[in-house]
Amino acid sequence: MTASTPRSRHSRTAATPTTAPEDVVLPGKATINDIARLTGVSKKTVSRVINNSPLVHPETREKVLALMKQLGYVPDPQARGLAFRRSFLIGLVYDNPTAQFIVNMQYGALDALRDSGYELVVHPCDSSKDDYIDGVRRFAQQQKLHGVILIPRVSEDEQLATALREIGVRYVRIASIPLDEAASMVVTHDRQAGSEAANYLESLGHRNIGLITGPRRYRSTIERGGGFLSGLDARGIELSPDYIYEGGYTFDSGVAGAEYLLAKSPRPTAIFACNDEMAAGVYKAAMRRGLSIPGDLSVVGYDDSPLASQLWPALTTIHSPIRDLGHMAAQMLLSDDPSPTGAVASPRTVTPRLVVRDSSQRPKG
Amino acid sequence: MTASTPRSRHSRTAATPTTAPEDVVLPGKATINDIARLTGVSKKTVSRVINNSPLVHPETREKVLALMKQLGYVPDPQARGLAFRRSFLIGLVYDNPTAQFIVNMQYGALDALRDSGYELVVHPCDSSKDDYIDGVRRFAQQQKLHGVILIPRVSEDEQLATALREIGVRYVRIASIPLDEAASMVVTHDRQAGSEAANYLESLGHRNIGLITGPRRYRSTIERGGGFLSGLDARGIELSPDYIYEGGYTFDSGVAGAEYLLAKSPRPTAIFACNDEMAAGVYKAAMRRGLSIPGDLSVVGYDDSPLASQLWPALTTIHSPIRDLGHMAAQMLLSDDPSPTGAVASPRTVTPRLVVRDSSQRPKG
DNA sequence: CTGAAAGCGCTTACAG
DNA sequence: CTGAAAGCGCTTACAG
Repeated sequence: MTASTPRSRHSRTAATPTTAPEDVVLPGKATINDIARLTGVSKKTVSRVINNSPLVHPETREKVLALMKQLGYVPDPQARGLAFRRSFLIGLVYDNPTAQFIVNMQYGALDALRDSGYELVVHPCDSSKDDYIDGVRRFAQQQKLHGVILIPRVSEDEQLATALREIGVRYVRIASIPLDEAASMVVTHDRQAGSEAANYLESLGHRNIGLITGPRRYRSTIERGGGFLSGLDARGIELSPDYIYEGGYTFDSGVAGAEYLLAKSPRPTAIFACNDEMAAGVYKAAMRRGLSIPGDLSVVGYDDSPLASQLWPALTTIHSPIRDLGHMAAQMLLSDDPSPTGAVASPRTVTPRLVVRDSSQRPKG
Repeated sequence: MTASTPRSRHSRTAATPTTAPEDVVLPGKATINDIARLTGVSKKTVSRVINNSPLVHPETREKVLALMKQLGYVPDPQARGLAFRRSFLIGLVYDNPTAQFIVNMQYGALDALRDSGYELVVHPCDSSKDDYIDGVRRFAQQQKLHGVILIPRVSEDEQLATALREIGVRYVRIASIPLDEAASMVVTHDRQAGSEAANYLESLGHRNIGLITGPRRYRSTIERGGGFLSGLDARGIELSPDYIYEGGYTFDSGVAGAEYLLAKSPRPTAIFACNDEMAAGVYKAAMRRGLSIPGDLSVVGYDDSPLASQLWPALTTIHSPIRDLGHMAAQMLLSDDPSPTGAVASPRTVTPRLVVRDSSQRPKG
């Protein structure tokens, strides 16, 4: 039945009698040879059309394009890949962020790849094992990837970037500071966002504040936490190191961090957790102690994952446009212009914004 | 500096004089021709070794294998794919389950693909759009996928399965009942698990129970909910339709369902939610009403996602081994034996188990 | 057990 | 603007 649609389309008025008599058989099975033969040009010309070469007469192009459409022809990515010496696959390399983060990133990348002929291949890895770079290298090399998207924490690994550069694989790194040339970076201004959280809590009147950071080896920790601290500092609030807890971006570490902070005297009236998972842990610890949120304790998270609006009360947090980041990264990889034009001196950046919900208010006292 | 590592590796002790003089150049760039030439056999023989053909003299095989290892040769998947007329890619097709579910499924599938030379390509889709089957078909066809893994709800779509069968693409469907021949199915005994939840709550002494199901169009809804109801029934408890709420497997629908059920009189002393997200919604509704869990209300979920242990109190739930399911499905796709041997009459099955945590106890009265 | 020829569906030089 | 030849790195028949 799919045959009828194209058929009706080319029931044109006695024109182009040279085309397909009854060659219109199995859709999706046509090759470049069929297109060339039926259209009366050479393979090479068809190839030029496929690759958008300007060196094709408009009329020729139209004719070829028309037949391709009619036959539902799509060039075989494998054959093209073999000839091109690279594939039409984009790799997504990551090391154990939260499920929501991964999935959003994937959706974002796929948004950009839709109808491009490129597909997304996922490659989780364990950056704590020292042969993980080999693993990524083999992955990229064997699959002859068109490019890879690197997200924190692997995006922060200079050695990985170097290894990829050496084998000539394009990459885009998503990170909270510019670590590479502009053409290979998407930067999230985590520092500025952290500072915004600080301003917000200060403006509510909080003076006694606790901070739960991520692991020290994450760049985002330095940016989010550092931005928060310098934001407070700019408003004349100095946060004692006692009130800073190094978490692990996990729920459990959020619980532990809150247990620690809430046992302090004076007890903080607000806690900024550097991701939502840890903020959820803070909720648990607060509840266990019979503290109400936001009555006794204001909580601010980071990420704005679905979790944030599912907590009760709904979590005030920093919205990180993860999906957009994935979109941008994939798009950069697809753009035909890999040459680092001096024109694009500054890397693409995104600034997360504060979303105020119900977990924060003025302190009681 | 990475150059030094491989260099030291092949500074061999004057051995293997017949092999590569100084042909050992760029690792990963050797081709079947190099192997054939340096080893003194034909391409075809090397090809036989690659494909584990028994028609190779053991000594020849050893010789070839040794050189391949020495040169770090790996056959080009693209070239093999072109000749084989299929790729070494496995597709994962899904329609918007929770992030945790997707990610676990991906990890499971990747567990099975590790070092197999196959890669995982993700393909989310929207089964509510009527052209989604076309999308999946094009995806599978253009990429010449080796096979696809279908997870609920798309796994339950007979039309999708038919479309895939028509274009000759292998698939494995993960679903809660056997919908296809054994070789294409992984079955989760959701019914039995639902029934286990019922037995548990009954044994605690609950008589007044609420049920929040998934959307009717999901097969899992019928199995989980139906299993629960028949489990209660077997123990002499009849659940009035008033106490059944059709949710949407989302957090918000869990809230709505609980609002509905908790307004009933008599108020249920226990609620079974057909996934953890909805159970989390029940928590929110209960808290808003000032009801304590499990004091005033016992809650049982389904999935055992990380969320379950992050809620407070920790959620009693049914553990669904999602990662294992992904593993099994991918493994089935890789197994060389696509022929449905009558021997394997029954499909692979997995039975989720109850995990008792802190959200359930005997009713107060 | 082994190999020479042809082909998978495209593209790259090289000519015109 | 267009094309004939050779090649990308493998495999399938077909012989032996």
